[in-house]
Parts: sequence; structure tokens; C-alpha cells
Amino acid sequence: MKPRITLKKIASEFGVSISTVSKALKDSHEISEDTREKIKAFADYYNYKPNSLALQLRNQKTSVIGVIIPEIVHHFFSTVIDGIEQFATKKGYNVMVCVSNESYEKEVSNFSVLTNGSVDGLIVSIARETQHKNEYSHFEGLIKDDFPLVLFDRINDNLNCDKVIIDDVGGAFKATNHLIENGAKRIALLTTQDFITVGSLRKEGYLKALHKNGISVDENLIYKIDDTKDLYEQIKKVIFVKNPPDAVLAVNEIYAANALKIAKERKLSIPNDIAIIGFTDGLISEFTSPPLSEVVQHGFEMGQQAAELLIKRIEQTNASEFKKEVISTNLKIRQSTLSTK
Amino acid sequence: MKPRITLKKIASEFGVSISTVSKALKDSHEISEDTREKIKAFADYYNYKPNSLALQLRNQKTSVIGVIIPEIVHHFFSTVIDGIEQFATKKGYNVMVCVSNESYEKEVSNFSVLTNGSVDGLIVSIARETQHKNEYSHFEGLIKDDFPLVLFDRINDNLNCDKVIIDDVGGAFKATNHLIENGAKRIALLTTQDFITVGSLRKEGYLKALHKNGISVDENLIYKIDDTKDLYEQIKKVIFVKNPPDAVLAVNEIYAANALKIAKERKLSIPNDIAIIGFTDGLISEFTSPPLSEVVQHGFEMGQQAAELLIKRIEQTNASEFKKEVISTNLKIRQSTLSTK
DNA sequence: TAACATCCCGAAAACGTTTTCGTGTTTATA
DNA sequence: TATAAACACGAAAACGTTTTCGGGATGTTA
Repeated sequence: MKPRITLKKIASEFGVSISTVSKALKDSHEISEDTREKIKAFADYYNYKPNSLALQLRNQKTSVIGVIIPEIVHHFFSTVIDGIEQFATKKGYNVMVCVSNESYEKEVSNFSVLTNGSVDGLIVSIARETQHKNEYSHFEGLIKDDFPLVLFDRINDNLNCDKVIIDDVGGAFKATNHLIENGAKRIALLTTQDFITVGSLRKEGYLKALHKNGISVDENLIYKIDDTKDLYEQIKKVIFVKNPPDAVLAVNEIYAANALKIAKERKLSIPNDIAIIGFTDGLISEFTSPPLSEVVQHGFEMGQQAAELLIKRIEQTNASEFKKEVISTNLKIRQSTLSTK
Repeated sequence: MKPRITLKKIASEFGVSISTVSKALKDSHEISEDTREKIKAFADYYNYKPNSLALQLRNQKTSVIGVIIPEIVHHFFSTVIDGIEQFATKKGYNVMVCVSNESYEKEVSNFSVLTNGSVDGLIVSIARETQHKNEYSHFEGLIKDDFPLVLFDRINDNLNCDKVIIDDVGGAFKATNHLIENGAKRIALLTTQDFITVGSLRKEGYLKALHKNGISVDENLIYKIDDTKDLYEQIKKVIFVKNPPDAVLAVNEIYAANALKIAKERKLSIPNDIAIIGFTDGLISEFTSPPLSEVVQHGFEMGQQAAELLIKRIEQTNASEFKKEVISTNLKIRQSTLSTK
């Protein structure tokens, strides 16, 4: 690569000092009209642009936001990144993305790489393994130093920082309620393992709705899916049985799509025999038959909110209270829950 | 945010020089065992980590790869990023992601932000608008300076740099051939507008397969979808007609899924009345009914390849020939093309 | 003519690091 | 005892920028 042109080179070209060049390029009145024009023309011709590393070092500011997510090939997470990226760009920030791959190890290593001065702040959704191990010292280290940090979706309430989540409880509540209103009595819940926060919150909403409608909880209808094992086989054990549930609430789209697939294989009519609703994080729901009803998660807004909180935190001069923003959800009702009876 | 600890602070703490501290932390034999241990213990206690900006400036190397893609909420592109990220991480690089949003303007601005010293090289998939305008001066500027650059998927053959694409022609050829072997005679092609390179390459493969099988080309069966308008309505005009085609090759998954949806609304039996195959970039195909056959694109490998080419280019000392890697595709046959006749 | 303002520019510090080279002190060798 | 080697450390440059401060030259005013 050709070495880039610097102030120093321009200076030596004209036999002036570096500071003169710097000022000239900034149209300083300290420099004579004449010199200014010559220098500017020259810099322009050679396409001079200030080296951003040097600027970052001097200004002690990178204008870069670090983002650490468990997965990137994931509709919800990539939507959040989109929101972050768009907001950040608008505010003059760039985005550096790292993937933890659900691994504690890798999350810690991402932390240490990103917090060495290369970013002004961090937006993180916690890896599965980290939640499982319940090991948060890498977060606590940052927080102790008042490093700007925003958690989203997979958060931990004990961590003292800004957070943004969706209304998991409310979403699951609305969905369950909707199923009940359409006649469901035995609603299966396909959720994650307990240590995934969003899973247990959605379970909470599910339970709340059952309770409100006077339906007793059947623990046998609550299935905790292990994401590291075969989804299809696990869900089959729920649907492909003698006496299947008459409705399913799935905490994500893949669970829901699998449930629908299996229900059809079991020759169940949807939604008459079994109604299905899931939390959306993709495009699948629209194209299944029947199309799946979904709790819409608004990942883009979530990303924007997270970026906004972070940038405020970065740019503020004196500390303020930590905020926890809740993005509300809404139901997108399609045929998978609209009984034709 | 608390100011981070620096060599200077440690030095003043012990009344030694900055260089002594630097050497001590690197276990230099120049420094006495005694001083070394004291300094290391202190640095450890205060969690000293070298400021990466300072290192980057000194070493004239950021170990960051910039990636510019048209969209991020997109299964194929996010898969490519995943490949890039994983390979980059393995090689000690970080990834900075910018989204052009298919806009020429934004692509140019991303270029100018990223090439100011903040990244060692760039991986780009060209925005739709840029391809439409056929305006590549921002690329040419970089190339003139031998800036490490890799293009993927949406490339331009006139640009003198490393490239990696999938075998678009071959993939479409295989898919079309497969349709013909299963009895198709009137195969509709759902492609993009001409200026999208991948669209026209896939069209080429389609034509090649027709020709090889002695089927004459019916221009009325070739539909150029405008991505900026309503997909459903455009595809409806192809499928929901008196005399629909007996097969469809779609250049992406969304086109295919829409075609399938519309075919079902038209009460066509799939694949007996109409077979459908698309290029995969998502999870939809697996969950439609019937599941969609697809040309598998291997985006992850593409990302890895791109990252590998770029890093080689960055780390090489003397210039070498530019490479164009072609990732081969394969067919994933599902029921949407497996005639039961 | 003395005093002062204006104009134009350079020196130097600062951001945080690594590394080369030099230097003073101690120890070993002839 | 003189000389050389080994040891332990510091000064300074370099990466590229911005900005404060100071100063010489010229012009203006009393």
C-alpha cells in the first residue's frame, strides 16, 4: 500500500512547519491567504485526509461503538445491529462488531480486545454460557471504571448499567391471552432453559395469563428446549404424542416453525386442533402455511435505543442514573391462531 | 469514565522512566529482577493494558478489517460476515461493519470514513445504486494507492482487485437442469434487474441449461423483479395467470417463497403443476410446505475466503497477482421440485 | 522616534507506546 | 591497578495530529 500523505510531507514540500500546514487546511486567519491557497490546493490534489488514529489518540475519543452479540446469523440480532448502526452513523459513530458465539471465553476475549482504547463504549447481549456460569466479573470490571456500557435483550439485573429489553413478560402474556380467547385450554410453552433470562421472563408472562384466566398450571406442558441439541426431536416429543396440547406458545420463531411442521406431520389441523404462536425473529412466519401468528419484537427500535443510551452516556460530562428501557411488543395475528370454527 | 492507567503513571509512581516500565512489563533482561517484579505487580493490580490506539499509530497497523455491505438484516450477508469475523478473529483481526443500505452516497461516505487509517483493508459488496449508476471512482481511488481491497458477491470485473463470488452461472445451470430433468418445459426465471451482477449471471446459467437441453428461450418467461417495489404483486403477475409456467427458478429465497405462496393461492399443486427452486439465503425454505429446493450458496465459506484473501494482501510485502475465487454451489433438493408423478 | 498593534509563522507539548542508543555504575579479568 | 565486560536504566525519536504560546517583521500612531 502506498504510504498516505501527511502534514509533515506537505510541510516539507513547501518548506513550512507542520503547524502552518495544519492551520492552513483549517482556513486559519493566522496563515496568509497566499500560503493557505497553495497548501490547500496541494493537499486537495493528493487527497489528504487527517489520519484518524492520530486524531483519536489526541482527542482521546474514537467515535467507535463496540457491539458484542452471541450470534450474527440471526434475524433478531442482525436487526438490532441495524438499529445501532443507523443511529450511530447519524451521530457520527462507527460500529465494531464482535461475535461471542455464545461462549464465555470468547465474550471475555472480545471484552479485553475492545476495551483497550479502541472503542468509546460497548453494547452487549450476554452469551448463553456466561448466563449459565453466572460469571460477570468482566462486566463488573468495566462498570467499576465507569466504562460506558449498555446491555440489551439478554441482560442481568444485578449489573449496574443502562439496559434495554423488550417487554418479554407482557408479550408472552398478550400471546397467551390471545390463545385463551380463541378457545385454548391446554397451552404448551416451548421455552429455553432457565438461565436464559428472556426465556424465564416469557414463562412468567405465560403463567400470569394462565392465572388471570383461572387456568391451572400443568408443569407437564412446559418444555425447556436445549438449544445445543436437536430442536426437531425435542419438539416432536411435545407435539407428536397421543394427547397433544391444543395450543403452543414458543419463545422464538424457530421453535414455532418446528412445532408447526411437526403438527402437520401429525396431521393436526392448525389452528383448529392446535394453535401456534411464537416470538418473531425472522421471515419464516410469513411463509409457512398457515402463516404463523407472532409476538413482534421491534429489534430495530431496540438497537436505536441502545445506541442512544450509549452515546448519551459517552458524551455526558457528569454521571446520571442508569436507565432501563422497555420496548413494548405487539401481536401480529395470522392464521395459525385464528380459529375457523 | 475513569482515565485508564498508562506507562507514564506507573513510571512516576516508581520514579523511573517510561522506557523502564515498558521494558519491565515485557520482561526485558535490561531491567533488574527486582524492579521488574515490582512494576509488574503494580501494573497487574491496576489492570494495565497497553492503549491500542497508541500501538496502532506506532506500528502503522490497526489489525482491523472494514466490511461494507448493502444490508445487514439479510441471511446471506450476515452469514458472510460471520465467516469474515471468524477467520479474522483467528488471525488476530477485528471487524468493523458499515452498511451502505444499497445507497451510492452512503457507500462513498463509508469508504471515506474507513480509509482514513482506521482499517488495514476493506471487504465490500457493492450497493445496488452504485451498480446502477456504474460509478466506481471511490474504488479506483483506493486501487490506485494499492489499498487492500476484496470484493465479494456483488463485484465488478473491471475493478483490479481480489474478488470472491459464488458460481452463479453454474448454480443456475444446475438448478435449471434439475428442473428439466424432472419434466419441466416452461421454466420461468425470476431474476433481478440487469445491473445487479449476480442476477444477470444466474440468468446466463439458466439460458445455458435451456440451450443444452434444446429448449428455446421464451423471453416472456423471464421476469426482472424490481426490489424497490412490491414483490408479491410483481410475482403474482407471473404465477397467478391463465397459463402459468410449469417451473420457476428464482434468484433468491424471497422470490421463491413468494412464488410458492402465490402458486398455492392459485391452487396449483407443487411440484406436480409447478416446480419451484430458488437460491438460498435463509431459513425460510426449510419451513414452507412443501419445503423449497434450493441452490446452496455457502456464504460462510465466502466470508472466510474473502477474509483470507484480504489478510494475505495486507500482510504481504511485495505485490502479487489479484485472485478471483469462485465458491461452488450445490443443490439441496426438497419436495418443491421432486415430482411425485 | 518611540510605542504599539497587526500579520505570519514556528516551536513545543500532548495523546501512549516501543525501541535504539548512550551512559554511568558495578563487577570481573589480566 | 588498569581495562574490559556486564548490568541497569534514561533520553529521545517515531507514529500524525491539534493547539497554545511566543516572537520576528512590518505597519501605524502619537
